[in-house]
Amino acid sequence: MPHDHAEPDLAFADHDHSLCAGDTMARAEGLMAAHGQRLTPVRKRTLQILLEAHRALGAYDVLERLAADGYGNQPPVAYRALEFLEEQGLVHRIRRLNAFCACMHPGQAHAPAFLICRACHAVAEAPTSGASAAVATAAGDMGFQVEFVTVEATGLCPACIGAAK
Amino acid sequence: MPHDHAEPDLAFADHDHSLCAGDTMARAEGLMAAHGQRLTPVRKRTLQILLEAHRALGAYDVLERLAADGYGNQPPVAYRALEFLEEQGLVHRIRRLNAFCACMHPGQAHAPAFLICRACHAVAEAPTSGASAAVATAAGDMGFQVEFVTVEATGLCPACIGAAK
DNA sequence: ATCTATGATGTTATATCATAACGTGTCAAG
DNA sequence: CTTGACACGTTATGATATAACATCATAGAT
Repeated sequence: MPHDHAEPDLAFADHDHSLCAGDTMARAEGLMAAHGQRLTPVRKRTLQILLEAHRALGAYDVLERLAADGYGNQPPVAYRALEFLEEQGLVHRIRRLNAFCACMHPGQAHAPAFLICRACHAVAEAPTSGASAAVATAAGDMGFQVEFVTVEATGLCPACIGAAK
Repeated sequence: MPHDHAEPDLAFADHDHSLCAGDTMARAEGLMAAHGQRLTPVRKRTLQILLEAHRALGAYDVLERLAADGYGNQPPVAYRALEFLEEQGLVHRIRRLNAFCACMHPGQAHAPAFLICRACHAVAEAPTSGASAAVATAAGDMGFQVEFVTVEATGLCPACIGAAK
């Protein structure tokens, strides 16, 4: 299971966002078809919302947008869609923020570190370059069997470093 | 009730728990004196509660015990004590569990990885051995300035691996 | 084509986690 | 012995998340 990404992460670089979102959505649809999973309207719209926002959104933020589009306006609607997408690897949950963001590398096995800007809440995925494996090894020495590792770093993104000057 | 588990061992190893808790408390008091910080009765009792529990407790679990000891029984009482202790490096917040646990190595600079048993919610600290630095480096290449890194791993602790067999 | 089992969606209600705001108490420096 | 800073207690509310159940849609079996 390679940890390396096929493409550089563009979250902190200028890019045509509608293209990157569209591309990710296309890959997501392909993946769901390949896995026999149903990317229903609510689920698809939920993913779109996260892709358009291009940052982490709380479940209630997502819900608000879903409701505005005519979907249900009760929390379980958003939570269920988000949980499904997370299970499918299309969305990541950022526990530090109690929020969710679209995965930029769906279908690729990866144990990303999340870089969270404390100023603007932008989130990017960075390769953990073996850090997860190192933790698993250290844990193994203590008799602990690691299943998932989450790495969340807070700090300042390039844009906010510039803005602070 | 999310925290009604049997008493798991925080360090995953047999040890005289009253000794390790007492030792940690003694060091905590020394640190607070050295830093000119006040380890008031509520704060001290909060730390004791976490040391005695020897696992991660939710803020409301702590609050319940504080109230039983005659302290206030409203959430801010627990949250304030926990936040103070976290700032002082005596307590860690486990975001994945919305819970807190006593730091077993107060005063030592460390960016620990938390090993969280998904079966019994025991929590241990493991050294990240450079993993945090690796993330900071990878982030730096993307122009992101890392301030804090949290590493939380879920899996099975030795006791629960044994119990599953 | 229609039945049927499964799973998705919508809804009500409630549980759980966290903080804002303000008054009172405590204590040490001036 | 005042006073200013901080800790504590309380009320109230905000924010996040899930349980439980009814309804609806879809795909596969007949």
